[in-house]
Amino acid sequence: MSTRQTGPGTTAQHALEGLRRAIIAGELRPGQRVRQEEIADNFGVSVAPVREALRVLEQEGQVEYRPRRGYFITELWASDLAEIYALRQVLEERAARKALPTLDDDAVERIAAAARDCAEAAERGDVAAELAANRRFHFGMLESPDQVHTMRLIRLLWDSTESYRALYYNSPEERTRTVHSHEAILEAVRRRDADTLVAELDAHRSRALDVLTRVLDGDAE
Amino acid sequence: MSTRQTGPGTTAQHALEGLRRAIIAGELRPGQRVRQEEIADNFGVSVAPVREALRVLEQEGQVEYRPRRGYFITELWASDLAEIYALRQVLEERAARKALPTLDDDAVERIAAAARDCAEAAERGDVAAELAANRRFHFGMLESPDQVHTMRLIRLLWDSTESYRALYYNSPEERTRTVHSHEAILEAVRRRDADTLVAELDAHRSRALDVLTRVLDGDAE
DNA sequence: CTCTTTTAGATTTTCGAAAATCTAAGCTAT
DNA sequence: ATAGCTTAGATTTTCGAAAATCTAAAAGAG
Repeated sequence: MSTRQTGPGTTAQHALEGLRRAIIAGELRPGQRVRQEEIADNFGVSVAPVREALRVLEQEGQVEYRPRRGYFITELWASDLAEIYALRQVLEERAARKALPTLDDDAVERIAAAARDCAEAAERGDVAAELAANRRFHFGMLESPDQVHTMRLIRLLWDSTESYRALYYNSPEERTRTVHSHEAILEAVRRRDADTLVAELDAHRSRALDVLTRVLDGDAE
Repeated sequence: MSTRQTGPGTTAQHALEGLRRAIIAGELRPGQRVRQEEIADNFGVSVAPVREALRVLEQEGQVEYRPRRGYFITELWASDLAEIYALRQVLEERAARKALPTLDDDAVERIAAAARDCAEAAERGDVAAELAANRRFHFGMLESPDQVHTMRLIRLLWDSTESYRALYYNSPEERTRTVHSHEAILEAVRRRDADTLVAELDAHRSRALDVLTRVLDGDAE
């Protein structure tokens, strides 16, 4: 599908990015089997780098591996989502309180820019771009140099629900609600008001969990 | 080194186990480069499964990867250890409080057995066995079926400091201290006394962090 | 003498094919 | 019919070697 050429980055990294895209785009759906040779052919590479990329996704919880049987896109239940979001609440509160005082004007501006990108992408209906901008928005206010391990865990939690988040982003009603929520969060960041920030983040997350859970239950076979 | 044969489990899994052992045993030390072909030759396999195993360790934070440059055993600083242990405190308290009421007599007996194994291994000076038993001890009281994602994160945090924990376990003074600490923890589990349990776990962890930090600072170049 | 360029050796990375294993359909015996 | 066995095709897994890249020492220019 993509033009094969030795650029910066290894073939395995390209395969990883491609797999992520396919998962977000819904080309690879939860529960589905991942045929290695098919993936390799699509990218015009051999199976070795594809397998390495799958190992990474396995560790992130995005695919499940059964030896000699293959890789499958992870299927999450409502209970999994609840647990993951509860963990995010704990870890993100810690990260936000720690990072908030260290944010300079430049950092705040980057967060604001991400919020704008997110709203624009939502307007265009570009789910992939919206997901990327949304991540920049949230991580922009959590990241701090002395919290690398905390961020590693938070990133893991985000990754493991990425395929489901794409569902959430397709509802037009939620789209405008998200924009408003982001504005409230950004305002709290600007004021360096940690308690309000945490409260707004909690509300934002709860809402997402609610919608996701409903989508999931309606989807159950 | 090991006899090569197609048993249960894939070659990549064997390579992963072997790498873990080598890291715990100190054959691969923090900062050191990991030469893929050398590892492959030692296990009598080709590089492909070794690379897959390294990808797993990379995601666990045990090795660092620089494209086209190779894999290196992760080096941690005192600040990393402090952050990781702080995260463990938060996550393990949650897990312990949730799991404690669900432990049946059978589970408690397994935990007690792990404590005995741990003490015996310490007596013999078998660090690898002590590490394994210690893990069974701690995870035995945290594991519960509705906390799989929490456990995934906790396991990750444990993995990323495994190579340093081996250092801690070599001090004979700490060995007896650990045994006593385990007894206090086990007693709290038996009484289903959550507050005491959490307090004892915190103390246990603090002590480990203290010793590790001292070892690390003394070791600094 | 210092800095850049060249080059040889070491190492990683990827490939294409062979080997091992699994899946499921067809067959046989009860 | 049903349960167990057999076999063909599909898929994963591993290998050995070729290709690409990096490292560091040697050579050459200023």
